[in-house]
Amino acid sequence: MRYWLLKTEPTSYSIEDLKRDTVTMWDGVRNYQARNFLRDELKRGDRVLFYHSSTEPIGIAGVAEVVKEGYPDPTAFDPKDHHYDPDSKKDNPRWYVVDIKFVEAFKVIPLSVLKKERALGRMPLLQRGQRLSVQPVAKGEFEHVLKMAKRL
DNA sequence: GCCAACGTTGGC
DNA sequence: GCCAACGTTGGC
Repeated sequence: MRYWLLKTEPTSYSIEDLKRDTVTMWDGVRNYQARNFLRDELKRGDRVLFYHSSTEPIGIAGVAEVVKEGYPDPTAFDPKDHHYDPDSKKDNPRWYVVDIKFVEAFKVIPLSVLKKERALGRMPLLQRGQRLSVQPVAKGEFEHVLKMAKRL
């Protein structure tokens, strides 16, 4: 089993939305590196840290689980969709999604607190200039974050 | 709202 | 293939 971090702006889709929906299709990713992770690397049963960006408080808001592995992003085929991409063809899709399931929500662990944790110093999330919306997380980092969630 | 960092596009 | 211009992300 592997571990990941997914970023979202909660005004667009939050951990509370996921709790309500139970399962959601993680669509709209339009970055090739993130796409490669979604298409090739996220596997059923993998655990996901759910990160809220551009909000208050910024930070990790909960955990989800991959329940369906990469498949073509249908929003790329829909001319009316904000994420429409005319260059993504049904016989040669450019963009991919996975389905994730709600596991738990906790009091947001603020980015400022995450930054102070030496054990998390190598997380991509905390590296300068890191913008990738789908990131790998090491097992030890994932477990450390869960411990922090229990302490808060 | 600013702006640093990064990704993408397109002219050459 | 280079790289300037442009667009986006996302913390502050």
